[in-house]
Amino acid sequence: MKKSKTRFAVLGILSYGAMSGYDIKKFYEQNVAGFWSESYGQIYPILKRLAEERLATRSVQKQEGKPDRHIYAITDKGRKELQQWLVEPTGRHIGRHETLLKLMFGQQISIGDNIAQIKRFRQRQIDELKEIEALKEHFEHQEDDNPNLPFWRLAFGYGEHVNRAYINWAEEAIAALREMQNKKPSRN
Amino acid sequence: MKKSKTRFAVLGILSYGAMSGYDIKKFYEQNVAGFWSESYGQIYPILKRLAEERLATRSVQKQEGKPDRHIYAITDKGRKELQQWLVEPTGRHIGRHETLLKLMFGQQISIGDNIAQIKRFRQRQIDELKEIEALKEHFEHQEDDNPNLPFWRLAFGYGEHVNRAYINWAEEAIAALREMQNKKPSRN
DNA sequence: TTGCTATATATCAGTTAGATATATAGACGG
DNA sequence: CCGTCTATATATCTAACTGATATATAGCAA
Repeated sequence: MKKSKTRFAVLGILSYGAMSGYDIKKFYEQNVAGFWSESYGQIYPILKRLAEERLATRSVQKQEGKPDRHIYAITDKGRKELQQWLVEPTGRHIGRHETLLKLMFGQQISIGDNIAQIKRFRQRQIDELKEIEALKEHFEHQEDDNPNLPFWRLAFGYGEHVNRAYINWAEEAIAALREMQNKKPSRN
Repeated sequence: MKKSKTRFAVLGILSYGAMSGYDIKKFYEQNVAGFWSESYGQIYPILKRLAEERLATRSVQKQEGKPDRHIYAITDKGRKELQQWLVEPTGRHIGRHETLLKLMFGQQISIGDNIAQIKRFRQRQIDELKEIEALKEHFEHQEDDNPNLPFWRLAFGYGEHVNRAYINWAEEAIAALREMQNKKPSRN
């Protein structure tokens, strides 16, 4: 049987405070882009199940003009289950990196097309690094008393290290492809 | 409608030469661990469909003692579809990095437990970096006339850059957590 | 007034992961 | 000599997950 990670991703965010499924999605999109994502298709059914299993409680906030907000709060039982998962050793999971996969088959297309792919990748990572720096600034000032901040700082550091590595590799790869272009001017 | 990437991951490997579903799985496990993975549950049904759509041809190799090998070879039509996909711009896909996710909720457990998680992560990446170096050696000597080697070199370079960044970040994070331990000796 | 963005919940179809079933052979240890 | 583990090889199933769409209202801009 496969174990749902969304379950703990949701429980974890609820450990920061009570919120809705919409808030949880937004949190992953705006603050954790880079190493985690969640979809509504997972979040809503799991929130329902967490309430059934008494790992979270649900309350409804009525709103005018907008749909009601279903606010979920973590329970002691929920927090215990989260903590158990947090100390569990993590098996390595292989992500799927499409740009790299395409590069593996780069022989099938022109060197110029390969360079174009890596340039797009490089630009995405440059943008992401900028976003991380902006987010870091924001959190250091707006959330400087949040007990979770030291851990968020570690996550920002991760984003910086990894994105810099991505960018450096991309430069190197583009340079190597340009060399190939000079040596074999058959296909540009 | 969602588009299957396994389709192209399989077609791409077939561009290296005719092979079986078992071979394809082995290739991803042994040579591309780190940025791509495929499961039998995807590979076998897709090979069947590729043959139906004339993107690959199938032939059966009888073996004694072992099950028959179903060998698939890419067709011109298949190669064209692969090439079309290879030049397509790649949208960014967010992987799921469990160690990082856990760290986001590190406040819920002891600093010692957080350090233990990152140490496990660091060791995995040290091991992976070693494997990449060994693989690189192997390919430079055994496959030095393979036209795909220049692209594989770029992929090895990626593995080196990224794993070094992982390891450097892990050292930094462990140091930061140790600092936290010294400042707040309440929970070790 | 058409289109886009934001708020908010919900669900569906297609894709993917991970495990298991089936069958044979060789290696290794007790 | 027997059980277990690994390797070869295809095939399938469930549970998990993604990405898109449906529904409904409001505000803002072109």
